[in-house]
Amino acid sequence: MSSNPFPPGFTPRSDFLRLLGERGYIHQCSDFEGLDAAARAGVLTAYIGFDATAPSYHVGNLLVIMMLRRLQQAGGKPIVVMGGGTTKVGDPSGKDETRRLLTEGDIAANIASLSETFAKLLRFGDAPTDAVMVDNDAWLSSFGYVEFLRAFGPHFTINRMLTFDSVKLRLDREQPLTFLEFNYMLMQAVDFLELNRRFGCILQMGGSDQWGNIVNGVELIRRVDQKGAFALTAPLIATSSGAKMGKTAAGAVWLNAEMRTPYDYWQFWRNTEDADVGRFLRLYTDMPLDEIARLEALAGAEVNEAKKVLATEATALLHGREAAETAAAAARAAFEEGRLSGGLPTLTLSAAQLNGMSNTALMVAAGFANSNGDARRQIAGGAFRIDGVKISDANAPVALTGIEAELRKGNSRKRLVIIDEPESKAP
RNA sequence: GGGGGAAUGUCCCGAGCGGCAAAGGGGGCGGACUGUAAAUCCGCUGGCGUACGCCUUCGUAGGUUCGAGUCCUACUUCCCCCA
Repeated sequence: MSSNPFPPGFTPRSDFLRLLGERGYIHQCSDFEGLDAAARAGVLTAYIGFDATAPSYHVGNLLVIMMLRRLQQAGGKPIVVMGGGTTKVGDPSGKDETRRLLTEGDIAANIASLSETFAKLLRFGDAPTDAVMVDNDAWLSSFGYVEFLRAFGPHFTINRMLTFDSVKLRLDREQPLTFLEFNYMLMQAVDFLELNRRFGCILQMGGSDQWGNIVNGVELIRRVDQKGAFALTAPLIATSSGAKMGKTAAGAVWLNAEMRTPYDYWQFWRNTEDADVGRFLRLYTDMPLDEIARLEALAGAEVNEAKKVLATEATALLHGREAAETAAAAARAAFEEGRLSGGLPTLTLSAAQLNGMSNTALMVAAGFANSNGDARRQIAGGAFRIDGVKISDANAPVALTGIEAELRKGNSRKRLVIIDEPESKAP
């Protein structure tokens, strides 16, 4: 169903390019013919570099992780490069402002946390097509300054570097670009060269904003080692309404279970716009294409079935089948059968905590509001319900009849609140 | 080196005669309508307080003033013109 991403007259013969093409991951490639041939010649080794600027990735980062997964599915070897070294510098691509510099301790902690996500989506090990993870700090930090300049500096002209979008954007927007950041693209190019030497890695993938950085690496490998390498980028994914994936003002859709529960992750996918269901099924699940075509053809309210499949499959990839089924069951109970279910994210309060608690405070405690003021405004707007009853008085104490109740904000955000009653156990 | 301009609500863009919690848009959240969708219309969109209230915000640091985003000085970054 997706439009042909390949140039006229080119039909991929490798499993790898065919898989990426038919599932919608391809935006730009430095040499389709060459890459296709290389992918057919043996185990294709490719890498993607990841920053370690936060303790979790969000849905916006998921796309390129999925590219590595597809590579593995097609018999290739994925390399995950954790940017322990490059994160010390900061990628200026797509950023208006210089990033705050992270400490080495922050970076190490982030890497530890981020690794867990990769372990869920890729198979690591020592076999030929097992994924490996490396930290570019291992080589980047060992260079002396003059040594680095003499080795790589001659291969980059300022004239050319100034033409790259990552630099141009900053300059056009009249924002400062420090010399530190200016060096980022050299470091990324050196990464590619290093991986080529160490692992025979001939392909770097990434988001479309990484094109310039990736091509620099290809060039460097050609100039220094006279070898061929390839660049392949994925399109920028937005919803049909034009919003960027995975980031809202309220907060990113995190991939770590501690930062966003499997239930809420499932809900994120369940609320996909109609027009995006097929595309997202191809990109973010392992469903066979013919099955996706069937789901995609559903019309009207029936697309809800497709959205549930999308939600469950996408959640299963990240959090496991069991967690996905639990989330699906909780949603079914809460939305379709109108009953409470332990599968909902749960807030447990003691009777003492509840005593005198205002509706405002309860909203904040449930994570429905960022501040008391926010909670009051939400309640004034009619956003808060307890067991389906709309709450109108923000300052009134919480009125609960039983020991558990359903909290709801808006149409679709639900929580379960359970009251522990230690007081009543000692009459 | 000289001259002229610019930085605004920690999501973005953007108005702002010395009284401003600061116009307007986008985005987000909520309400109505629906199918937990989209589109449309409406409301909200600094923190604390039940409240007439208090506190914190306009590149940074000082100053003038009863009072400064708005005036002055220095600094930082950017743009334009001259050299």
